[in-house]
Amino acid sequence: MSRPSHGGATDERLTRAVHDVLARQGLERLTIRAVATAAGCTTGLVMHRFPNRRALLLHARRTMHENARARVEAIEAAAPDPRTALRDVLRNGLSLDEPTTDASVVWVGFLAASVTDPELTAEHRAHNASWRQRITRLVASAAPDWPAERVRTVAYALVAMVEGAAALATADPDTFTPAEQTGLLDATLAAHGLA
Amino acid sequence: MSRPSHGGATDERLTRAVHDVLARQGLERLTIRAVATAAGCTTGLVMHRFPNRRALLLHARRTMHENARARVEAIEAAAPDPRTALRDVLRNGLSLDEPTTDASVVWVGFLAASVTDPELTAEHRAHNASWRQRITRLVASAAPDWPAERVRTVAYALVAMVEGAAALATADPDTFTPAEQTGLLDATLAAHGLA
DNA sequence: CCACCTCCGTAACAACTGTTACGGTAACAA
DNA sequence: TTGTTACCGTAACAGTTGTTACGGAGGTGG
Repeated sequence: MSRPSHGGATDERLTRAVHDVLARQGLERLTIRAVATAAGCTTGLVMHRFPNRRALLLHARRTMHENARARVEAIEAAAPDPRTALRDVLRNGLSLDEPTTDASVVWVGFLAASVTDPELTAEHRAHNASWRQRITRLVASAAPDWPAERVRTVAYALVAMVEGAAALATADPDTFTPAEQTGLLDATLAAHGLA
Repeated sequence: MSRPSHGGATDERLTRAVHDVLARQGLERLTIRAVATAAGCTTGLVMHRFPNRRALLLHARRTMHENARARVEAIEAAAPDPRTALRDVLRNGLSLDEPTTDASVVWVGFLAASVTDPELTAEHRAHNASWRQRITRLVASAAPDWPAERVRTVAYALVAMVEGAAALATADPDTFTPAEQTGLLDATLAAHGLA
């Protein structure tokens, strides 16, 4: 039987293990044994914590979303003005260093896993909706006199651009270097009049 | 033993089978037996045609790239002017109908599979380089008086935006509808002065 | 000291994986 | 007919997968 309400520290270890395996070995090798090895335990602990593999992945994804949300909120709070907030928050979605690149690889892995798993798809949708809402709000703050429709369109275009750049950077980091990605973001912001 | 030089029709059937399984069942269920079933044959034929699973995936990806290239070239040739060519070619990269949505799901699947397979990564890079080169050339034609650096930056930003929108649409087609995606593309083109 | 209970490692299960070996079938040539 | 050869289905192989069942270690309360 599974006891999902117990040791939060162990759950965190397992979540990080899922993250590590997905980032470094990919979805095809994301097995329960690989996760257990990465967490420094056996499959017994994993299956005692979660009823099955899908539940493990779903929990891991949820936790990653919460962590990402907290990180982004801190970035937004630390920004001196709305435009800086928008740029810094969007920059956090790119693949600029090892943690953010890993996050992008994990993102692609979960997206690929969502094809078969409706719960993972629902989780993706919920997180992305919150993300789009945040960017929309930041764009509105950065351009207070825009009509709502323009705000939304520009926000979604920025979201798509960042997501695409981050994904492309995971497979071709020599082309989409951190400087290149940042340049693309700044060029897009400038083109929309948000520089 | 494998005879890769023989029946091209069979290879095409297998490539389409890989495409179908990847689009509808995802990377996790992309097994040789699933491919054989989708192709209407047995694993014997698959393994006779290709030395192993990786070679099958690599060949399938290569063939898909060639087909995509031919399709895009026809679109470009049919466009009346450079700006229309740019827009139509980019539109082909979005998830607007069933074939293009399937293509995006397959794209994400292969990207996730590239984490473990350097040959798939190299194939992705080569295809994406050619794709970026095409968009760069089209941007240069659409804005002949721009300096090369600006052409390149805008082209890469457009590539990233289209890739991101297509990927997001595969997981949330109700939010990123065809009209929404087209709107994002047009808004981005307009923002860059390419409308 | 002991019963109890939580936690988790061990070992096994059936199903599935990629891959190999073998056999049969159909076409074609002599 | 007979021999040859390309083609491909059948069946099996060893390894891996998710999952289950069991047992023991270690604390806790009486």
